[in-house]
Amino acid sequence: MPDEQELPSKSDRTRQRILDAAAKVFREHGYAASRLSDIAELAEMKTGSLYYHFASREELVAEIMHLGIATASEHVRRAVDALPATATAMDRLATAIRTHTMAVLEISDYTSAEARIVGQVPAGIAKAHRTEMRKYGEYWHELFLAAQRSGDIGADVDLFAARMLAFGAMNWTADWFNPRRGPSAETIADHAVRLILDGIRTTPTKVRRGATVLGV
Amino acid sequence: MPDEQELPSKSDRTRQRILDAAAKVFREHGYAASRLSDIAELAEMKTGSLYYHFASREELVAEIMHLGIATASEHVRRAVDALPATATAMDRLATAIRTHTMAVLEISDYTSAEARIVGQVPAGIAKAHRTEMRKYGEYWHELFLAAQRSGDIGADVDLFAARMLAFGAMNWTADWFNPRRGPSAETIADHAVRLILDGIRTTPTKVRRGATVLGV
DNA sequence: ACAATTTTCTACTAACATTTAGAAACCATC
DNA sequence: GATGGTTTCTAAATGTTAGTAGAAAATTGT
Repeated sequence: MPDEQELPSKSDRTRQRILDAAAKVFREHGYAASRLSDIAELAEMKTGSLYYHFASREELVAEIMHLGIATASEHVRRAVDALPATATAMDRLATAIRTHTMAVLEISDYTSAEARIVGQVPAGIAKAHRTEMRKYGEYWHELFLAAQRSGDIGADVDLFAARMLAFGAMNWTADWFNPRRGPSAETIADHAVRLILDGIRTTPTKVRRGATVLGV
Repeated sequence: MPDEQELPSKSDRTRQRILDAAAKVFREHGYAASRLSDIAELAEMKTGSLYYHFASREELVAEIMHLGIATASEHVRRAVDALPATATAMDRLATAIRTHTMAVLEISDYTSAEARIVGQVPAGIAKAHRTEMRKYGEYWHELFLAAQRSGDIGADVDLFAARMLAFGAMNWTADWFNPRRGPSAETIADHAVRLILDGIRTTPTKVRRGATVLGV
């Protein structure tokens, strides 16, 4: 049994380089416009060489999608778990929104790529990916549900609709965010939290938005 | 010079059939997975016949995108204009959100298709489409700006970020809405209005527990 | 019946993904 | 530091898919 601690082999490092390149290419060009030759070029190798590390384009795409959700999930869970025990359900939700949005915007090319291409991949990949998405969705559902149980979210809110709309706002940023023009990632993440939790309306009776949450 | 009033020619009707078919196919399968043969089959003709009506695949796609925005724009403007003169800026914005969301969900296959594929089309089409998007975006900006000027939207809200997040929530529905499962189009549109304007939080007149949230 | 319009059919092409044979790089061992 | 086996990469060939062109056939309207 191989030692888990040993240094990454050359193959491991090359594989990683390919994955990094693929995430960047998919993030920038979307699914349809990304060719294996683009990925190979960015990874500084010839197209055919990719096949030593991945059996097919689909396998590579599937791995990118997996890493995209896994990375987002890890970051979000870690940020939420880092909150003090006194944090409310809404604090936890706010942190999740902020962290997921930041993951899409600039923490991870994998998450950006996943958000960008998830609606475009062929049926086979999409199906395999759905299980993992459901799991991540369930985690979010728990966050929403806790907030509804504590009375912070109205009982009349359809949590599925609200969650999917929220994902839309967050994930669509991968399509329009420009790091060199327009609002910063932080500004967008702040606005995502505010929009989803409190909307854009100013209501005098309303408590001010919580844009920044302790921890992370 | 042809009379504008005359009945649509056979060519016009076939062209329309192709466009309808293309919108349905793009809406359902996204950009990458849609082939001309799928469109031709749904339009009950052979693939090659499409070329009598459209010079290329790109031209067909561009026309779908154009119709998608044009349709949404018409519906939204008409609905907003139909409001009584007493309607507030927020009433107008709420109507726009509701109508645009309904357009994506079930009013128009063109708008659904456009929302689904806009981030995936090749650069050439995207560029030509951008002018039209900007125009529609400016209309929305006016709605947001009026609401901010009237004090209904806080002065600290970045209107660009808010608008793009709102579009994300609305347009992403094209990716997950299922007319046979989950919330109805009306429910989703209602939630979109609520989410964007007021958020999901119940108006918290009560004091929040703990000081975990910092105002900004 | 005739001319114009519309559709079909077949072949061609371009763009990529994929395969394969072998070269090059790598690495442990003598 | 040569050597031989293994891993990794390349170049070129092959396969596949879908878009496109154009002549021929079918249809339509007068």
